[in-house]
Amino acid sequence: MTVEHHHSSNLHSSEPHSMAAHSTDHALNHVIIEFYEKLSSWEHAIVRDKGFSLSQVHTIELLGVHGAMRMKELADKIGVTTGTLTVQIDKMVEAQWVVRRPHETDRRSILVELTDKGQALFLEHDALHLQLTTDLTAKMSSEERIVLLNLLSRMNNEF
Amino acid sequence: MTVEHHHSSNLHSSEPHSMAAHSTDHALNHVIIEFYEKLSSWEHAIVRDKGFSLSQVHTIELLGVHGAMRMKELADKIGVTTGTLTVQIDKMVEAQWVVRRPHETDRRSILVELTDKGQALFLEHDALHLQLTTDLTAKMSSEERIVLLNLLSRMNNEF
DNA sequence: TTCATATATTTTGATTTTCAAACTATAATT
DNA sequence: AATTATAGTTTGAAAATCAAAATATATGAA
Repeated sequence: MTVEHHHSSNLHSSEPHSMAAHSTDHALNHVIIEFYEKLSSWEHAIVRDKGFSLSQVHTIELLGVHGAMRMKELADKIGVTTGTLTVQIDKMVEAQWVVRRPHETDRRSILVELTDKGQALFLEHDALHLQLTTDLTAKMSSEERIVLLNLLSRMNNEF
Repeated sequence: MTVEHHHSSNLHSSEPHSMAAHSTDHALNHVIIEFYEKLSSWEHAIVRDKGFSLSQVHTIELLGVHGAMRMKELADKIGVTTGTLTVQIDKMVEAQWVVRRPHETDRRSILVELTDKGQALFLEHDALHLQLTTDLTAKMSSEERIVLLNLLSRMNNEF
């Protein structure tokens, strides 16, 4: 797995300067890194308090947001091998947070999805995230929040 | 370590609705989660390619951005115990990416800082981040990038 | 001062997570 | 039909992690 292909590049380039860093990008870059670090640390603390692993919560989050997913797809998104994921999902099945069910058309594949219990766990975790989001944006105006939503969405689409 | 105190709350509340979720916050929340997931996955892939652990790169990033730090401080930011950090830093000292030096005023404390080699590693990693940032914001105008920088900075300050 | 308590770090031993590689089964291609 | 690719599991070993105990220094109270 090589790094270069993990996000869309701009080689089509209808815009002349798409390969160069813009002047604010260095600052933006460090703000993004800092934001990521802080979120990461926040998530870590929550996870430890609840007795899960980071990877497990990540899985719950992904399944909660995106719905049922194949093992391979999930492994890629989390950033672990399928072997690692197999044992992790085994434990999560045991805990009754997820179930495995066969893929409808591809008999090699297996779909993982949240149980009701897993869904409840997701909602509980999601509420914590929402509280954080609310706190972080408390001083912003509605307009600013909408702009932020728009800009972050567009970044997500470029990944 | 409890979760509730990891970000500043708005209990002082000069604004009447600071505890309630605003209407866009649910959408914003999920966009933030998605952004975090994607960054996380990107970082994971890079890390694995280079043969480091996620935690090690996180350490390099923190030291690179914030400068020398005490063990305890670093452990809190990364989200591991000091015991875990001790063995991690041992390895990083061995690899000559960081050094330990005594804290000037508190003789219990030890400062960890990047060596030249560690600094070079940070810069290399930072360049990858910058490329990502540049790609993600390639379709934005300069004004939009500035707005994004402003909004993200303000969120960082509220953590 | 002196004693008690709190904080910073390291060490230890056990547990958990993780990977790479081998293996099984199904799909896609030639 | 044969070959190659993909999805998932199993296995055995290596690495990361934690909690708790141990050491050293700092802080606060009597």
